[in-house]
Amino acid sequence: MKIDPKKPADLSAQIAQAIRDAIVSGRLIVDERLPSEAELADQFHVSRPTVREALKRLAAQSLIRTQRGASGGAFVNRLSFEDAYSQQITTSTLLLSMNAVSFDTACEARYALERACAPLAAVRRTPDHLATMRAEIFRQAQPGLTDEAFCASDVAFHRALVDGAGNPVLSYQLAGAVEAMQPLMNMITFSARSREEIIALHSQIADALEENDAPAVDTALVALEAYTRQLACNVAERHRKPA
Amino acid sequence: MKIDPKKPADLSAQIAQAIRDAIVSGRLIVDERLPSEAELADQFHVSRPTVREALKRLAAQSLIRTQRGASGGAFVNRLSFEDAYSQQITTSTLLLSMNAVSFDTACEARYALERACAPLAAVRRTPDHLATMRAEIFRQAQPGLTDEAFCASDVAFHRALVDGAGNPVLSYQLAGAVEAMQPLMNMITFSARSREEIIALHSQIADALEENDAPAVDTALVALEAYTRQLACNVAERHRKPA
DNA sequence: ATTTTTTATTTGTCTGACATTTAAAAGTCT
DNA sequence: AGACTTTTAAATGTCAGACAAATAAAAAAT
Repeated sequence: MKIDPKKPADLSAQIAQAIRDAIVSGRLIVDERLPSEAELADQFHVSRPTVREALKRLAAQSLIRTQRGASGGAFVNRLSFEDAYSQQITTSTLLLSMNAVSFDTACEARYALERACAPLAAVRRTPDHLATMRAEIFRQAQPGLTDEAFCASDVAFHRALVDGAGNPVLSYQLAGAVEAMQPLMNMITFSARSREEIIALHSQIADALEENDAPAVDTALVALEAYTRQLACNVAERHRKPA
Repeated sequence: MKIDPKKPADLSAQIAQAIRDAIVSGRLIVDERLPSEAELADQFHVSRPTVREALKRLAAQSLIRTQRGASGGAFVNRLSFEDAYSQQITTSTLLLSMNAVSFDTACEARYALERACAPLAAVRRTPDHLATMRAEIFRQAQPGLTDEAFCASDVAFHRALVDGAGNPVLSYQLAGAVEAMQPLMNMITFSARSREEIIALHSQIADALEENDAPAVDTALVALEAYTRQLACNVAERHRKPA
């Protein structure tokens, strides 16, 4: 593991990259202990603060974890799906907000991905998934629910749908898309009428999944996408002439 | 922006989280300059190295960038799609390798996502996308191509397909799935016969896209998924009885 | 044998210093 | 005055050394 002494600045970035490469390439395996900070400082011919900055970079990506005390140190971290979820949600959220992706583009992507899960979910969904979806539908029908709470329940419903596909990779990929859209969804004001409509479509989806009817799930998802985009369009309309 | 002085350890993590929250919530906007390290150290009542560790964490997530010199400092970074791509590829790759996701699971996820792009790509693909795909197909047919080069070309082909959907959010989501699978794909030895088969299916896909024939794209993708899984299955077979 | 104490190791944090980069201010010359 | 050069100040990058706190293993005491 070497770093280029010619490149002047950002030694900590180079060291982080060297260690990252070692992890990605498998030269450092899960739960293996890295040398202590002092040893790393010697190896790379830098000071301990510089090594520490490099390690913090890796910790921010959940590539390593650290423990204090004797026989402590930095260990290669087994990246959990949870860690990956939360990282992706942060990244996706920022990407959507900072790059000013249009609601339509985000919505299209989200429902395209969800429709990809539908056929699998129709086959593999467990009673547990169905129960979660029914519970969220029930919650969405509660009067006096705030728009934020309604959106949160919507997210939970769709996560259950995605998880129903029984493919953790899909769940991981979709977590970002679904959750990152929540801030955009929160801008929509859900009238009692529109909530009814959404709940009806959610029920259609749950029913179709219960009966393992993939085409029906797809139909309902298409309708839900169209309705969501229409709601968003109305919001934009209202913003244009706010009188 | 406050940090909890009760929590004993990992001040840098707390500070990083505080700044991260400020960025995600929009209190710090793109290209805004953060206070200097010395000022941040004062504000949070910590030393400069601690602040620096926090900033390096954020830099590792591409949330900030730093500039040296007068009027330099740390600036909120506009997260580019490129940054997000590469981060997700790293995360996805590690997730697949560390969690020992089966080839089938990864393959299923990847093709489910690609099929989600197909209908959009059939409508929106540009001559440019088609040209890229044709070029990759041509490259794949070259004799003497290594398995790694064949895989790389395969990835490029599928990226063109995904990009053809004209939805940057989908491209971003799928970059991880497609690229992260490359190490797994590299384990497959592609015989001349199997390459022919794959190239034929790639051509089918390109033809169908050219004719805006979404169902045909779907059919070819289904066939390609089945064939890929069969190849992987043969590899597993050979590994079981290596004589 | 069990419990307690000590000790060594390692990360977490602080202080202070110097090097390097960079833009702006000051100075100089035409 | 205007263009060029030099100086200066501010900021990050790096280093050295120190102490605090946590923790597990070794040593000691019961």
